[in-house]
Amino acid sequence: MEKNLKINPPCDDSCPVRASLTLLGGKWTLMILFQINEGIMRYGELKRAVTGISEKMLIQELNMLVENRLVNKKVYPEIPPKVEYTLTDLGLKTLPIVDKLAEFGLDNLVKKVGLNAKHQ
Amino acid sequence: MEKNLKINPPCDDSCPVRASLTLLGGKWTLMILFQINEGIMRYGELKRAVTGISEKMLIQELNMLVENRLVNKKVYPEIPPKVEYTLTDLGLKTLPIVDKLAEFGLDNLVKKVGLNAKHQ
DNA sequence: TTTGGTACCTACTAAATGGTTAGAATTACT
DNA sequence: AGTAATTCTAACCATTTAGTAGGTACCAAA
Repeated sequence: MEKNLKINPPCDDSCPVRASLTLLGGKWTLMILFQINEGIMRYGELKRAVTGISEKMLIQELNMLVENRLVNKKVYPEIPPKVEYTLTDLGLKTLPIVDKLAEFGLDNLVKKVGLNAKHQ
Repeated sequence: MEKNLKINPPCDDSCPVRASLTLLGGKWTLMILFQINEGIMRYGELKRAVTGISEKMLIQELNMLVENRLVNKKVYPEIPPKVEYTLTDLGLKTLPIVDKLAEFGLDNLVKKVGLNAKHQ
């Protein structure tokens, strides 16, 4: 006798949530994608934007994201070096996830100032 | 001269994405919420549903989720013990995130069988 | 010649996370 | 009496993940 309104199949290797989390579940991954967003970001800009990340983690994540075709990397053969990162089509498809994450945080976690928002 | 189409403020402590990730970013957290979903799940059911999780991680996460008011815990004073977990109102608000995660995984990561899905 | 700026890499260390094993509690069933 | 069932705890260990510190490369400007 099931009382479940919505029963999901077990979360094994073929579980789409697990698959996404394997790719995107790192501490910094979604925050980096969020910062690049629909724009063009240089390495140095990202370092400043993602407060608190170490250089090692940033390039490590960036390399991983490029490898997994979520991020495009454009290198200008200049001195000093200039590298631009943008989201690929696949990377852009992660933005709805990030948006929901931002929405949830905004509505429930981050203290809002003023803006008498009557719990809507 | 900015070429960014969409510029986000830096991701510091007040970044809603970061706040959400701090709460939900664990290896198992979102998968557990996904499995409970809109239903009622017992501890043992969850253990079977979230394939590969250890008992320790499961109760540890469950305790953390109860503490953070994402999950309700109903204990029946029976022997053998019976405990039911459901999402709170706040917990239910995480489902859109999980849905997007599932959607992304389904569309891009998990191999689909049959269903000649012409890249739509 | 030294310093600065940009984008990395590598080796080492530290911290966070996760896994294993054992056990407690209590009742029913054998 | 012994075993099973269910939920949960605690101690200990292994692995994974992240942070630190240092270095490379190249050219420009001081």
